[in-house]
Amino acid sequence: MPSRRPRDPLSAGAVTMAEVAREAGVSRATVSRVLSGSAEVAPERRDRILAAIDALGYIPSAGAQQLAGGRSRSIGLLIRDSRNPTYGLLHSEVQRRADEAGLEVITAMPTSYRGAPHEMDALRRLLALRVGGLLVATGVVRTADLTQFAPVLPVVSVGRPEDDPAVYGVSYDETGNGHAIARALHDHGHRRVAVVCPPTEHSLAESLRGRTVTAVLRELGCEVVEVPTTQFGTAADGTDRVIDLARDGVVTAAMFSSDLRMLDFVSRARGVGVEVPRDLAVIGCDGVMHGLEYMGLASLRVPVEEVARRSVEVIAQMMADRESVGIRHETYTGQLLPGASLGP
Amino acid sequence: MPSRRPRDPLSAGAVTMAEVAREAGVSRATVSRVLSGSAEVAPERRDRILAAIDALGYIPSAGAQQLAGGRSRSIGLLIRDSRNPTYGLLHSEVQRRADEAGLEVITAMPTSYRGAPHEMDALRRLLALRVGGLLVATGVVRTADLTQFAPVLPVVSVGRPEDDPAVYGVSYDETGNGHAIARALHDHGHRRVAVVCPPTEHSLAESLRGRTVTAVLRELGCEVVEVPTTQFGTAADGTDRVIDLARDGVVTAAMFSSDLRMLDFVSRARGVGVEVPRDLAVIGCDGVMHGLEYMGLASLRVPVEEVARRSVEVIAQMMADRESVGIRHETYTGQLLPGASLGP
DNA sequence: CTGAAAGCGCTAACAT
DNA sequence: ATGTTAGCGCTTTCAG
Repeated sequence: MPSRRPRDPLSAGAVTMAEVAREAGVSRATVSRVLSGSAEVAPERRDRILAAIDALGYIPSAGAQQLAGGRSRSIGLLIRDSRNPTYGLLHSEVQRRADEAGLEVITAMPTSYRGAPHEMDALRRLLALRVGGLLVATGVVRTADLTQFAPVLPVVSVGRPEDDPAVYGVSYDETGNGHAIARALHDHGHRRVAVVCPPTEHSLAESLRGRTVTAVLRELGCEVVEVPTTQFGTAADGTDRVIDLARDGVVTAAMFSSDLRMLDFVSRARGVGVEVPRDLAVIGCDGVMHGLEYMGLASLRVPVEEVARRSVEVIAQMMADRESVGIRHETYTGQLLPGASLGP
Repeated sequence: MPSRRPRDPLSAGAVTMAEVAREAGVSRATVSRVLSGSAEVAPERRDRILAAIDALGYIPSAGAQQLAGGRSRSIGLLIRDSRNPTYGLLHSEVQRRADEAGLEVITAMPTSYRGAPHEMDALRRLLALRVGGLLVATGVVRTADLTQFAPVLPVVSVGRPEDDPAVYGVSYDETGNGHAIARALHDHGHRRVAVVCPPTEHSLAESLRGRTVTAVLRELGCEVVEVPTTQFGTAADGTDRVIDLARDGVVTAAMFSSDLRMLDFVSRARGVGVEVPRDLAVIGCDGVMHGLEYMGLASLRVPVEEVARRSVEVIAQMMADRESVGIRHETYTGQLLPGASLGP
C-alpha cells in the first residue's frame, strides 16, 4: 500500500471542503449542497457552514469541481495581443457581456504574431481547462483547425471572416465596410489610390478589407496600386513605397487596412516632409484608436461592442441548449469616421 | 451501490487517458509517463501512444492533472480592463515574458470600474483554478486584501504603488516620474499649473502621480490648482473647470494623470475654441497611447515592458523556490516624452 | 434533511 | 521499463 503522499508544498494551505465540514460539524455533502444551493439545508447548519467557510477562507477547487461535476460555466476566449487597441476593446467588451450573462471568461492570448501553431497551443490550454464554450478572436488560426472541436463544444468565431458551415460566425461586414471606404475615397475625388494591406496569413480580416476596397475602387473606375505590407517599422511595411508613390504623383490617396498602419505611415511621412492631406490623402480602418478625430484622420469604426455583445449572446445560448442554435454567419457593418485626412 | 452516472452531455466527447491507453494497448501510467516525460518508455510503445493521442485528439484535463499532481505551472494575472492602452500593453508583455519562461497565464479581468469587491471576485476565480502564483495589476483592490493570500502563494503587485511588507512590488517610480513632469513644466516657464487627477479609490497610481507633481511644483515655487476628476465625459471630469482656469488666465499649464484624460481634454477644449498650447500647455502621463508624438502631446512614458519583464522574473523565481526571494518593492523610472504641447 | 460512498481523470508511489 | 493502485477535492446518487 502506497504511503500517504505528503501535501505538496505549493498547494499546502489550500483549505479543502473536508476541513470546512469538520469545522462546521457536518458532512462534506452538506457543505457541497450549501455551496451549490442544490438542496435545502437546515438554516442553523447553513449558517454554521457559511461561517466556517468564511473563517477558513475556503475557496473551492475549480479543477475538482469540474472533474466531479462535469459541465462548466466558463467560456474560453482566444484573443489576439491587446497591444492593438481594437483587440483591447473587444476583450474588454466580451468580458463585460460575459459578466452580465453570469459566465466566467478564461482568456488565452497567443503572443504577438507567432503563427498558427502557437495559437493552437493557446487553444489547447483552453480546452484542457474544459471550458464550456469557445470564442475565437484571433486573426491567424484557420477555421479548419477549429472544426474538429465544434462537435465537442460550442465555438463562435468572433470578429474574423468566417464561412465554415460548422462554425458560428459573428464578425465585421468587411464587404460593406470596404464599400464605404472606397466610396468615401471616390467621393473626395480620388481616382488613383494605393491600398496597403497584409497577406492573408497575417490577418484574414485586414487582407479581406484591402481586397474589397481594391475591387470596389476598380469598379468605380479608379486606378489602384496594391502595396503589400508585413511588419511595422521594417523596410517591408510599404511606407517607403507609398511615400514614393505620393511624391511621384502616382496616387493621390492611400487606404490602410488598419489605423495602426495609417498612423505609422503619417508619422514617418511627416518625418520626410510628406504631409497629410496636402501631399496625400489617407484613410484607415478600425476607428477604435484614441485621438483619431483630434488628428483629423479618417477611418471606419468597426462595431466592436455589437460584435462582442452578440458573440456572448450566441455562445451563452449554445451552452444552454446546443440544438436550439442553428449555425449562422452574422456580420455587422461599421460607420465611416470622416476626417480632414481625406482631403477637400 | 450508486449506478454509473451517464456521461455528461457537455463533457461528452472529451477523450480520456484511459481511452488512449486502450487504443495503444498499454496502461494509463505509461501514457502519463510519455506525456510528462517523467520516465523512459520503450520507443516502440512511445510511438504507438503518440499516434493514439493524435488519432483520438486527446487533450489532458488540466483539472485532473492539478488535482492529482498538485503543483501548477500557471500564474494568475488580475489585470484591469484593456480598454486603456497601457493595460493592454502590460497584458501583452506579461504574456510574452511568461511564454518565454514556460509559464501559462490565466487572466481574469474585472470589468471597468466596478469597485474592489468585483475585483476580489475575479481574484477568487484565479485562486479557484489553483494557480501557482499571482500577478496583481489592477488599480483598485487594496493590498490589505491580498496579504491573506501571500502566505499561501507567491503574489506580486505589478505597476501599482506597493508598500505592504508581505507583498512583492514591481512598479513605476511615481515619485521620480512626478519630479520629471514637474521639472518639465517648470523648465518651460510655467508657474501656475492645474493638476488633474482622480481620488485614491479610483486609481492608486494616478492619484499618487498627481500628488507628487503638486508637491514638487509647490517646492519649485509654483502655484497649483488641484482639480479632482472622476469619470470621463461627465461634468465632474474637470474639463470644464480647466477650460475656465485657462480662459481666466489662472493657470498657463495643466498636468493630467493619464494620457487618456489629457486627450479627452484637448479634444473638448478645441471644441470650445481653447487651443493647445496656444491657450494652455498640457502634459499627460503613460506615454503608451499611439500617436502622441504625431499630436505633439507631451507625456511621460512609463516603463511597461521593464515592469512586465521583471514581474514575471520575480514570480517565476518565487514559484521555483519561495524562500530564495526576499520581499522587495522595486520601482522603475520612466522617460519624459517632450512635445509641442508644453509650450515654447 | 443528512450522511455514506462511488467515482470524475490523472499522477506518483509501489511492485514487479 | 511497465502495470497496479491509492488518492487528489469535489458532486451526486442512494439510503436512511
